[in-house]
Amino acid sequence: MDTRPHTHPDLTRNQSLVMGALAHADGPLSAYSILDRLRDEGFRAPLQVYRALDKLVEFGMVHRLESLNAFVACRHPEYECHEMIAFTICEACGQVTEISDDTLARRLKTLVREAAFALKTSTVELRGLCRACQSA
Amino acid sequence: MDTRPHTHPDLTRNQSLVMGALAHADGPLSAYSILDRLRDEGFRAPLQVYRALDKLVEFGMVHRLESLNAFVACRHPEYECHEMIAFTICEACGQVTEISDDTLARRLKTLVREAAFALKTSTVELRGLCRACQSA
DNA sequence: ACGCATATGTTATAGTGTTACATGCTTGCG
DNA sequence: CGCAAGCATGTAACACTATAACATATGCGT
Repeated sequence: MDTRPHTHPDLTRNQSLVMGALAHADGPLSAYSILDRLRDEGFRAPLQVYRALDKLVEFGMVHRLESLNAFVACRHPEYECHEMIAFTICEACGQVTEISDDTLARRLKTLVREAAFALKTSTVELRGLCRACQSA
Repeated sequence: MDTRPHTHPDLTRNQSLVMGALAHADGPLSAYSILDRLRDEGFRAPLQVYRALDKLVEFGMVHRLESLNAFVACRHPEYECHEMIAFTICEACGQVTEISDDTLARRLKTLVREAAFALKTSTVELRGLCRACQSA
């Protein structure tokens, strides 16, 4: 797997708008809520959002949260590795946190190697209650 | 987290039918494809499937694959721990394999403890190519 | 100018999951 | 018995998520 740092390619207008919506949100957004936020910019159809999202995910700038059918802007600085990220997702407040952990990544790689499995992408999502919501 | 082995509760008619459909399938099934397979048994609406699936997942007899929007029967024997399972998903042939690994589970638990996160459920899905599909 | 690849716009449709409400069935208890 | 409470079920309608198909435009290399 390629884990080299990489710079971001230039974004098209639609990609920039979608990236902006995600970057300014304080949590994950669904494709349709992104669409709603970009109606004033001329967005009309879900495909405009999905096409931009596909590219942004491919570039590593956005992560898809499978268990929420939603998307978040990557909070890691540009030069960091974007692979093998785990997320904690608070079921009470919706807060999502990225966890990047080498030990976890190595273990996953060992497991797939032992299974002779050619890994393309990994999804690790941990659902529960964040620190703040436990006491509440 | 409770990791004790447990026995299965008695299933209702609908739960048994859905469990049977999944157990006899050779891979994951979507809720709607389960519905189609059970039309002859009197199933008419998606809710009949979803309600049964909710229970079966709660009982640990069925796993939901978030990245596929699909469900699989748990292949582990009854007495084993059903928690902290990872899946490999072949994008070519659709084969899904369960991986139960203590080292991985411990690392995930350490990570959430460090984050003071109260874990309820974890999703670990590894997508790529299985051994057979790599050579093809 | 031309071909090609990529990005975009638009409509319609497919696939996934839930809300709301009515019915029935069982169990326990006065 | 009669009744309430809880759970499973049936049904229709709807909301949400994602893609197919087709047309148009834009940029780039030769």
